[in-house]
Amino acid sequence: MYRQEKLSSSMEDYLEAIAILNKEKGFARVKDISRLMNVKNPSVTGALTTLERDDLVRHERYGYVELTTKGERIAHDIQKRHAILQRFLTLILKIDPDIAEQDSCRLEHAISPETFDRLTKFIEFVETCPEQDTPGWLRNFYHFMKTGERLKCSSVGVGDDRETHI
Amino acid sequence: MYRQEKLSSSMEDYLEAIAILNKEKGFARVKDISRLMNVKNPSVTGALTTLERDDLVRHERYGYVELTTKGERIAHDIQKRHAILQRFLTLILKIDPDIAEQDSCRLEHAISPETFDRLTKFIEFVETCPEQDTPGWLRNFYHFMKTGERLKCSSVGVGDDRETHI
DNA sequence: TTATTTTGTTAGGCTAATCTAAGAAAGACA
DNA sequence: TGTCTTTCTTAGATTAGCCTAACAAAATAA
Repeated sequence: MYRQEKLSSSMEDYLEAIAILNKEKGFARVKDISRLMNVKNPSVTGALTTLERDDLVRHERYGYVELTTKGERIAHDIQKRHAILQRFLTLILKIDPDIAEQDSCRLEHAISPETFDRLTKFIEFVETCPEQDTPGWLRNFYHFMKTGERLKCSSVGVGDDRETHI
Repeated sequence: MYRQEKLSSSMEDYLEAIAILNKEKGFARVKDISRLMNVKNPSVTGALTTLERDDLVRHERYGYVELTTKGERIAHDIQKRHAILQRFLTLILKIDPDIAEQDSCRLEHAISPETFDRLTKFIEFVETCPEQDTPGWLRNFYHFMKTGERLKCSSVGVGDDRETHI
């Protein structure tokens, strides 16, 4: 099995854009890609040549752009990384959504599978918390951010006398 | 006040390397920088030209490399970003230190001041928790990661009846 | 169905960051 | 002090990713 040389951030962005357009509009044209990515048409044409060489997209001159299976798989991975980061930043750290979006766009190219995995678990942990919406400790964190004041942490935990299953 | 064009990741890495060497060995030579960064000497010489042009380093031919005040300030910021990420990844997400180190090296160029700030607060929140070492909820998270099993979350939080100050 | 507009491609240039090869300066030492 | 070694610089090439200008193809509209 040949292993794909790690893609550049730039090529990852192209794949992501193509995936988004195909999903949202049903097709991806050079013009749409360039608009979405804030580059000029010739940059897109150039990138497509590279991506086609690497068997990540299919594209005939003047036609629509499609992802190959391989390209689709990679685009999907990137989108997952993006989504996890966005959720972590907005839901947990309460970063402004626009800033979080910008950060996610950059960070998505830089996190390892391990970090992705842990972040995923962390979010799952927070979201499946059997409380209303936000776990108490997280509410405490927000309170701490706002006021600098420390409230009591959870003292219910693994290895604790009062450990309780749900 | 003129505003520094955003530095490239690469230039940030050079500044960081120079700061580390000056701190750890007392001086930074081209050879040391190239070894630390896994590049060849001419790449360093080239980078120094750029950094000097931007008034970030001082360097006379064949001499040691020093950071200007401006360069020092930036290097310090980068190191803080790096350190925060490293702590978050290892202390909270329990990522393997080597992998966390690699991630930090890439992520440090990509996080916004806002995210840096929140991450800092988050770590402070965890570390100043008035429990032994690890807050209960975090122990629960580790348990959840290992076993997939949900233990009771903290139910002590802001807006909760049982809200308690320390 | 021809003319006009829009879209896409090609050609060619620029910048940043790397490299190798070759030579120059500095440092070590016999 | 002269020679050898190490370190640094210069010169020149390469690659990736972007751009503009000019042209070609496709789509639209008269």
